[in-house]
Amino acid sequence: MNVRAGGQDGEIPDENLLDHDDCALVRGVLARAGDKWSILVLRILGDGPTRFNALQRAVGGISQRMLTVTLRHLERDGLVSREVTPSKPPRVDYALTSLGQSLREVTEPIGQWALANRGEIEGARIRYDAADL
Amino acid sequence: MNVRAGGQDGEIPDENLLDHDDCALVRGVLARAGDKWSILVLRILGDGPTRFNALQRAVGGISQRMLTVTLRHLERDGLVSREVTPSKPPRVDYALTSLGQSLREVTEPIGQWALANRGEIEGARIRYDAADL
DNA sequence: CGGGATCCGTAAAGATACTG
DNA sequence: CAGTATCTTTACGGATCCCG
Repeated sequence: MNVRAGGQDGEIPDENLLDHDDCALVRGVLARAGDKWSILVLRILGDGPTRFNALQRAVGGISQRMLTVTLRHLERDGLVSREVTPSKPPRVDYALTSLGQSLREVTEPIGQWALANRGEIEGARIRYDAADL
Repeated sequence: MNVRAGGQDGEIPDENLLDHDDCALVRGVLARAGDKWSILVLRILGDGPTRFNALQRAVGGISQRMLTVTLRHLERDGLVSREVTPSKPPRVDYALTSLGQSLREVTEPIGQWALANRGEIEGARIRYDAADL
């Protein structure tokens, strides 16, 4: 979020930070990536093009409608491509676009972070919840 | 059974990829970061400890309630600390914890990505929206 | 000053049933 | 097979009033 290159450590000088509008953009991306099914779908599509029903089976627990909605969102943002093969029965393959792949790469560190810090997060929650019963 | 179709991209070792269960965790983190105000608050707190009203002014457009709710969530997850100075009038400073700072560092690449690809995303949306009127 | 509590409107989630 | 349509439910977010 902060645009300076270089240093990794604690203090972050101001200026050079994203303005309010840019935050909305970032938030939009995070919100899309953070909705209930998107990352699951993105992950599975990372294995290669997949058909609708295969996707639904792979995700597990997603309703048809939510899969459709999720795919539409991802498609709209140019993260996923949709290829129709008119046959009988019809066949539709979804795949990651290069944009989608690049997003996956960038979100991956967050996965690492979440795994590395899950204990801390859960601990913090337990402490917090215990504090004000 | 994991991701990674080779592409034009950097390498992501298989062992670092998330399995199905971990996706829920990652999604939780992304959803928290992606809610309407969190990244704004995180950014401002990155500049240093800030009081409630200063935060509200800095964010701009957030209601008192949503700021409170957002701060409680961040605090619960251990991303933000809350320090009360009992005086008159009372003073409460919020600050990033080290966990919060580390999250900011990890989410920063997404900010970069969003900015770098905003044109592509917007273009994709326009194309998508134009396609099925 | 820094909230908590409550109410309300909207928008998104989700299941189910139906269709080309 | 791959959706769309319809409906119900839930969560988000804003406004307002109140309190220590």
